[in-house]
Amino acid sequence: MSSTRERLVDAMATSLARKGFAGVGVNEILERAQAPKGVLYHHFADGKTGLAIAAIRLSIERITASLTRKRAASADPIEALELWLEGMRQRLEASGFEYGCPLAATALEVHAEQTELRAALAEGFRALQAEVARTIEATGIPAPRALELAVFFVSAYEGALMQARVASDSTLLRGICATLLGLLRAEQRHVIPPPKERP
Amino acid sequence: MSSTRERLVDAMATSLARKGFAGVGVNEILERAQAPKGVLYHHFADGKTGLAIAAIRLSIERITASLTRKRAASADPIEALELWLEGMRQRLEASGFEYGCPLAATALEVHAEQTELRAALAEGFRALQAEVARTIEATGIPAPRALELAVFFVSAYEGALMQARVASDSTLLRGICATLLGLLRAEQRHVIPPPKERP
DNA sequence: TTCTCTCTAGACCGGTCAGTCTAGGGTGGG
DNA sequence: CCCACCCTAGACTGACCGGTCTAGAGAGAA
Repeated sequence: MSSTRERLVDAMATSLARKGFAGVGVNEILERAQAPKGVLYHHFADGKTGLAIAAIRLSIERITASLTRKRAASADPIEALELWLEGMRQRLEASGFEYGCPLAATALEVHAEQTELRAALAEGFRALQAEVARTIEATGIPAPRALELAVFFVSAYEGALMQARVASDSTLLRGICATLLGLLRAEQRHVIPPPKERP
Repeated sequence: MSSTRERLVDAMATSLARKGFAGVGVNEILERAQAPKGVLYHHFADGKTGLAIAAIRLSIERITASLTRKRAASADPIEALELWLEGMRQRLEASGFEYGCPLAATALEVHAEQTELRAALAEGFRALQAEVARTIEATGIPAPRALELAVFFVSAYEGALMQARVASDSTLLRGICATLLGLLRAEQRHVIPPPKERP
């Protein structure tokens, strides 16, 4: 049995991924979590914003944990990344191209005065980049370059996810993922050249 | 002297780039355009949505025209792309990391039932990809591959723009742009090898 | 039992939302 | 001159927004 608080955060996380911060109403969240209004303001002193921040943290925790798990289960880190991307793509498709990145929509509509929300988003992206970078490092690519690649990886993926959403078609997303994984494999081969055949 | 209609569309275009569709209120638009409410519903039968669609079309028209102009002014298409990216980055910086992509924020919060808005966004991205593809083709890279690269280019740029926004820092954006332009130059060299020196 | 404290509960608040309605100004044609 | 028509104008509407407030349920300690 989940607590009311957990149900609230979970409901907010889903809604943020679907329509962003401005697009979602607290009443809608409360209804989905089967909770009255007082509960929200009991658990989160600053209301909608506080709930959104908790939801962002939860989403990032889930998404990075998923990659960690995939990495632990597979000998090839790039394959782990591939499975991870595939999982997220399937969720997008299963939702009728509604469920995108849990941070992206909010990231694009937040404004400068909402400092706490912005900080949570920035921290979320940083954590995401770091987790991807850790996976890339596991291929043998050195750390600084791995981070560079991770940032590039996240950027391209986010952009592709967005375009797949509006097009209601994931072909573009599949293509971008394949290209990204291809780039990583090429870089890996360059770093650790395959053993030469000896006659 | 701009017409009331033009001022409305322009104000909406700016607001969409800053906070997306759900994040902007019509009253705010009307105030910025110095127009009363009746005008909006006179020019746009379906109100906010109609205005947003017009604004999306205007934004895409402007942004593609800007690239066309840069391409006409420069002998090197990749240099044209570079200048274009630089222009957009400067606008982001000048606005205090508020003014991002005019389509992106809306793209991530629109839902399936808003078919017209979604269609306008999809068409916008298609036009943007096509214009970038045209520029890449001008480097000598064949058309199908140029489109592939353009899609990749747009994705990575959108993702980077988003991350730059939340981080209030354009270093990441600069890096991604440099990488993208590097990839294009590498591909161009591969297609048209430089003339060999003859002793 | 009784006191206390955390969490639940929902009526209620002012404000703002998108959108409607009626009236009036201005300009071109007759 | 006057009529017609396009555009401007803003008061107004009901719904919904995020947020507040008071009341009470329930568990644990004494």
